[in-house]
Amino acid sequence: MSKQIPTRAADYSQWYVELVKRADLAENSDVRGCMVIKPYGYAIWEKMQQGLDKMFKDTGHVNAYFPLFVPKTMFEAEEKNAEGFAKECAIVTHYRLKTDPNNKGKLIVDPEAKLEEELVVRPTSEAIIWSTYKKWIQSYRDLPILINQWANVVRWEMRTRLFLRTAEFLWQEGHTAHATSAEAVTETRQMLDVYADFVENFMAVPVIKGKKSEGEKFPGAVDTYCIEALMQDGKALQAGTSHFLGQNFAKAFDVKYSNKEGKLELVWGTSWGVSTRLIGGLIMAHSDDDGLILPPRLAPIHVVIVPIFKSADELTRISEAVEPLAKALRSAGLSVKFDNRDTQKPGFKFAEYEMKGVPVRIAIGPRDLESGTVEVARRDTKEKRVMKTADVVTEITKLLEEIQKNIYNRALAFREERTTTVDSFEEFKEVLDGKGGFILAHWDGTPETEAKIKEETKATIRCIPLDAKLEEGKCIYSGKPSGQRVLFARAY
RNA sequence: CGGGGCGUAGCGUAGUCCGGUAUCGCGCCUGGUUUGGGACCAGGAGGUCGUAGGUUCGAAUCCUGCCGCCCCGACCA
Repeated sequence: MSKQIPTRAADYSQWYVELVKRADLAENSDVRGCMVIKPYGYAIWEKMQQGLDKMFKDTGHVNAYFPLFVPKTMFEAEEKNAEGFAKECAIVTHYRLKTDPNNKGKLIVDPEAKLEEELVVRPTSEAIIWSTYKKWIQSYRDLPILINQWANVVRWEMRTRLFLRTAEFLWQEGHTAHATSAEAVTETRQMLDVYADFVENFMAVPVIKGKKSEGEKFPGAVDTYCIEALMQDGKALQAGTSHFLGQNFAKAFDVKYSNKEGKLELVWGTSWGVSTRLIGGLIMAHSDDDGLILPPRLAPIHVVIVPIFKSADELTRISEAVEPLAKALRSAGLSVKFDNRDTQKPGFKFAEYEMKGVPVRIAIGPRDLESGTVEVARRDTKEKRVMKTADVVTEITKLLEEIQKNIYNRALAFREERTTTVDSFEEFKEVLDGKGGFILAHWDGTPETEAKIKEETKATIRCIPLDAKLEEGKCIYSGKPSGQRVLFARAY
């Protein structure tokens, strides 16, 4: 069976890294903190992009692209935002190299080519975008602006981990500008719903929607909303954020419009983003010790067909039978791979596609040719059954829907089981160190208490859930009164 | 930037204390037998032991400088 992969239970993070590498998704680059996303990993990202992009378009957004470089003075215009990201910014200071006069074949930075103003490599694009919006907005007729950008950003992280945290990562960032606060708030909440919809229905990962505490919110935002997912080791992963920026960036960049009465007013903004981190979440939410389990809606390959043959002649006969089958499956909108390599044995291929999380596998050999059947195996439960070739398209279409549902339900059941309501700090610590997971507890609402709890337990307030019932209680740490429970967890 | 550890073949490693020209596994190549759950047998290729210098008849091993990486902390989509 599994070949010396650390198991989930034994060493979760090692298991995770091993899966990413063995499933051929990505690897560490020679460039510090950066990652090479390999074709199979990138194919998953492309599926995510397609799904999200359609949802963005359906909610009225369009795509555009803004520069990678942000002049330093522009970057520092919104003070809180700048301060928040200052510690992790890469800076371009020169624009030229020259040959080293003292060291043949080597290059040095040309001191004469120092930039008058340094350029910040964007850690996020609010600054460059709002400085552009200023030029685009004069009248209420120019609003709203509903733009999304697919891009890379750089955050100079001290410690990195494939997909979850890398120095450079791919993401999408939406930046919208509105005439009224209410409209911007609606947009913020709408995009949170879009993210939740995507993560739950495409990724099959259940999420909790909520609002960040003051301490955890995006620098420069008035409110940060987020979706939080639970991974199989009981740690939380922030899967997406949507920020209500108020007029903070409009003030910083002096973005005003004249309303219908001809009066100048500041514009209201939002921004929202999800990144390749979602791929990490996808892996940690569903995979088992045999590899990835991909939800059909994001799987680059839906069905892999493995021929079982002893001779070249037999392979030819099987191929003849596979051809119409693959064609029929493709006409049904499925992505099909026929792995007719004669350099690997079937058992090897079975293991390989399990590692890669391909939802459905068809095996077809001489026995099947005789009886007009194929063997169909599903990745999520490992069940195999033999079915008539004629039924394959209908059956597999149904099966894929079933797998999509099943892995969602499994993840949901896991989360419910790992969500604990506690009323004392003792119990809180006990659950954290025991079964882990989400903890619902009362909090007095102060940043001081939040910080103390983080310091003592490494657990943070993941969010203040949006759908939480209001309920009187006492803060587990300070004993002060609280109006509702908030969601705690240790997080990635 | 604070604390700890490690650099030996594409990958993972033994050897380092106690100096004598590098071990094993995976992978790779060739031939054969295999092929319905990660094949087996036989043969083979591949290493300036991170780097620069020092000690020595002789250095992966001892000494010094430098470089790089990993782990723990602070930060974090």
